[in-house]
Amino acid sequence: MSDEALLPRRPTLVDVARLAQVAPSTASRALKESPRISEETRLRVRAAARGLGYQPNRVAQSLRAMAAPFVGIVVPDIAITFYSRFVKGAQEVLEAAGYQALVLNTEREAGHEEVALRTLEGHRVRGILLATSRPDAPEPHIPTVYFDSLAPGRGAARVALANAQGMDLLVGHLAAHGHERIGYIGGPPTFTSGAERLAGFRLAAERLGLDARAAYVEIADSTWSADSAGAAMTRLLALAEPPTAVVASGDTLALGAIGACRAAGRRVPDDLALVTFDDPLFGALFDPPLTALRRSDHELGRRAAGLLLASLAGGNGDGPAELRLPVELVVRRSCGCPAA
Amino acid sequence: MSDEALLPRRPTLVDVARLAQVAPSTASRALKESPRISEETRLRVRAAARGLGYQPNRVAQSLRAMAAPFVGIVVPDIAITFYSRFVKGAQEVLEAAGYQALVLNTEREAGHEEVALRTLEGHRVRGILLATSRPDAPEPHIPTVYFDSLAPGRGAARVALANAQGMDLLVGHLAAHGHERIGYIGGPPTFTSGAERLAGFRLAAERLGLDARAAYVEIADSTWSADSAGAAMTRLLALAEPPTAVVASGDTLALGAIGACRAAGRRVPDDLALVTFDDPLFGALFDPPLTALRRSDHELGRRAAGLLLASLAGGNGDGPAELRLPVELVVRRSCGCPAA
DNA sequence: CTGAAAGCGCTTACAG
DNA sequence: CTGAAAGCGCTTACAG
Repeated sequence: MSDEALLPRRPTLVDVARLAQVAPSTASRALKESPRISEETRLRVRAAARGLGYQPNRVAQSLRAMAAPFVGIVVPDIAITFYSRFVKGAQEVLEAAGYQALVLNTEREAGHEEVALRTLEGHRVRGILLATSRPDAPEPHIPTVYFDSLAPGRGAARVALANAQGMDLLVGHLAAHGHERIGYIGGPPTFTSGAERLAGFRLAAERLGLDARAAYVEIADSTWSADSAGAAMTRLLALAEPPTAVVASGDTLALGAIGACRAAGRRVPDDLALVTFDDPLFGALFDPPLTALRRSDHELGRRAAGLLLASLAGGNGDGPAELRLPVELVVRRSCGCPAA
Repeated sequence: MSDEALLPRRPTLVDVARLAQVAPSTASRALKESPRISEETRLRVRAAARGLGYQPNRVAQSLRAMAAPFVGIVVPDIAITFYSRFVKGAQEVLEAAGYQALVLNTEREAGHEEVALRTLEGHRVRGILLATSRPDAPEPHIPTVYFDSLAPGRGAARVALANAQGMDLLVGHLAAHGHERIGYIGGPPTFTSGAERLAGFRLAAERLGLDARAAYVEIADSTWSADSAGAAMTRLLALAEPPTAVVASGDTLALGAIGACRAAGRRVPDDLALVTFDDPLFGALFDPPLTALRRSDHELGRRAAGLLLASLAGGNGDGPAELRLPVELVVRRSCGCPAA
């Protein structure tokens, strides 16, 4: 009994070469589309490889190439719908280009992000797609496309949703319903989406000449939790002159806000209109069906990956690209519009 | 101008060794917890490494070790909540053990799965977590834990939700409401969850002495689409003696079924009671709030990863483990129970 | 068209 | 305690 029966070593290129009676270098060439190989040799080597069940060792290939066919994707939390959709979109274009995705979660903690980035650098990934929680940190040593949560001015490219445009759509629709006192419940302006949606809200309110009192702006906690949105909504409802409509800058916030309305005996949209930036899964089936923004997180992922690939290929020559994916309004019932 | 200024080569162990004036082998040892190193050398090497910003090249380490610190996770679709939660749970324990996860999507296509597995083998991952769409295919060459969609009798371990127990809970609750004609809308019995939930439904119906006519069992399409569930529900409603309650074996199915009820002018739960195996995100906020099963997909991921690690460590000595994660009933309104 | 040789960046027996 | 050497599995100039 040889050792090999016990430790089933995977066949290597040397094994293939030996079986095909050629040098390893020849075997290597025969397995690619190298032109400098006789048809006969190519066939012989391929047959040997097939017979042995040979699969090239990508670790060795990577070492040789001084870079691994990996792209890192760093997200706060893969279990959040937005990020899992983004990741899937990015994976599609990455895999089509021969890359595998290494997905790391940061929980939006700077320390975790730093470790994640170091890990990716250690693996010598080719590029990184990063939703950062450290907008002021220096860029990784590896080509990086920032998405969702950006580092201003940094990276090979930056992609995000059209936060300001979306807010304008939402506030505009509420204003068209005749609302003048519109409240806002949003995440903290620490990162891109929180900051841009708040700014977008303020800009839209100004453009439309709405009552812009500070009391109408409520900031939820850093996890955009439904609970903190509920508390925010409760505060708004307790105002002497409460808003007649509210825009929530995320789906969890909208749901928390609706919960608080119910608890307070206010009906949506009859007593208070509500619209939301993020459209939750099955938002059409909620009570009431939610008026929200439609966009493609998946497409955002594809775009980010595409920009990274372009950058790796030496493209993006004319400076970093900053891309905003447009969103569109989906009118359902929570804004006060009648059933379809 | 040296080339190095143009191509910022990452420092290697040789660079560190040179700076610290030791041999590479010594530098290597000094950077680990090797005992056979003088304190002074250790300090000098560490200082050099720090000064250079040295990060060990994991690709080289992997080649040397003949295995990469990766674990593959193969799922039908990372954008499906169940899988993204599972992945996150698995990642937590995998990363704590020093592994990175390589997540691949198969779209439930056998061809994609085969490619994914080959890719993983090429990367010489240490282990695989696999929700298979090829239950009859041979096992990968690498230690594999099957989850969710299992290959009977295969793998180092198998983990899934307690499908039969869950169905029994659901049907039992409906029966307790007095229903005797209970319909079933489920995914095809091609894979584990479809098969076990259907079997569990039948067993529960038998146990409870319910009307078990075949017409009450409807099978949706292979993607468990809401549309196919809607069509199934429409067929059930058109029966001469339709069921008075329905159990949906997935969240999308439940939502499609509810949509069909609405379209047909039947109210849930007044005209028809409905319960669902999967609890959708925000299931409590639907109209009506859904009676469903609670479980932890995240925990399932942790368990699967734990079993894989145990297997890699040579554990699982007493045969493959087969684990079923229990579920519990969450009573809300769609079953006919009054509001809390 | 084919082969011998070097080398990617590590680690680990083997000496000393 | 430290170093020289070999080798993990590939690929690619360099010869022929």
